[in-house]
Amino acid sequence: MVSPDSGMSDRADRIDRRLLAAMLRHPLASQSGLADAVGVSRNTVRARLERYWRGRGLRGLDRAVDPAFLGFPLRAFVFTTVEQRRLASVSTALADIPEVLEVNGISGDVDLIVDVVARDADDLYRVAGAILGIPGVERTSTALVMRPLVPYRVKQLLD
Amino acid sequence: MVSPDSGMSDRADRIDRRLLAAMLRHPLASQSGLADAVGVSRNTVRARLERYWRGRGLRGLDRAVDPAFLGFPLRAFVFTTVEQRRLASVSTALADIPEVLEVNGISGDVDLIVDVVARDADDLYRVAGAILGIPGVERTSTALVMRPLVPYRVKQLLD
DNA sequence: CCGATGACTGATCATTTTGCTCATTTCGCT
DNA sequence: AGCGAAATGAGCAAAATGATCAGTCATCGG
Repeated sequence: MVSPDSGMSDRADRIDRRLLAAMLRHPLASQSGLADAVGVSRNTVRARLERYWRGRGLRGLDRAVDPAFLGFPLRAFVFTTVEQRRLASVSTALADIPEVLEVNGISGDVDLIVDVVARDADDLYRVAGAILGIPGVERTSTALVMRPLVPYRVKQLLD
Repeated sequence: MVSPDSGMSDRADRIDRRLLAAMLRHPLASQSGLADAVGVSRNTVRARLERYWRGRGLRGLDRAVDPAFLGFPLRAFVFTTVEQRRLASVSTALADIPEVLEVNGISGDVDLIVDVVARDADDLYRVAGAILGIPGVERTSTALVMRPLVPYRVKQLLD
């Protein structure tokens, strides 16, 4: 594990932060443009971009896609309690539901937080029902996202 | 509001779906390459990309950035109950905490779900404490993300 | 039915960018 | 100080871009 501030480490160094910030500001910028903006050589940008999109720094474009644009304007969290022995099969079953975007195991009162989307309220009811119907799922509680209060942002972690 | 399947509407049409799928698969692909992959003209790709990054379809690159890469490997949800009269000032205060990535108002037992990151357990304790210390915040409950069970994916909504 | 409109198409051209290689320099670690 | 990895800048052919233009197609409203 190399030092966090040297070259291409597992953690972002100064160049990474400046480069990512420039990318956030100008998603359509060319590599040459980013090199100018950051003040590094073109080859450096190229090497870093390749590394980012290989999964070291950037997690793919999935999260950038707005589900509402795809016809899924409703978002909800389904807090889920499961039989521990069946955690694996529950996970697999959750992954088989297209409206399930992400599932995380969490500490606390419930076991899973399931991030889902839906076309409308009826659809959400159906999705929540599908989750509750998975063998091994003991209990669920659905929290509809009513309103974004602080939109997702990461820029403040780059500064 | 034009028909969902014609030209550049508020909802993704067939070209959008195919184009987004190609972008997910090849984030570094050129516009020309995407045009070839999707089977549309280069100008069409160009027009669509510009529209996406203007916010119609893609939500910016923020979510693609891996907070762990920036030195924040821990993720947690802070379920928060607030005084309703002070929702606005609480939101503003939450936005002032750098480790707060996103805040959504939700239905159900608690008012807000606050998506936070932290450097380590001590840091998470500090962040949670900062949230609890906001005037207007009545109660919080922190759920640490222990393990991703289904990684975020959106491809299944494009098919 | 007809005209207007917006989106898609393909062609074109000058400019910019990319992909790649190479030698050198710089940087950080031991 | 020595070493390895990363950054740099130069160079070049190929690819891509940005922009424009005229034509086509589908949709919509009168």
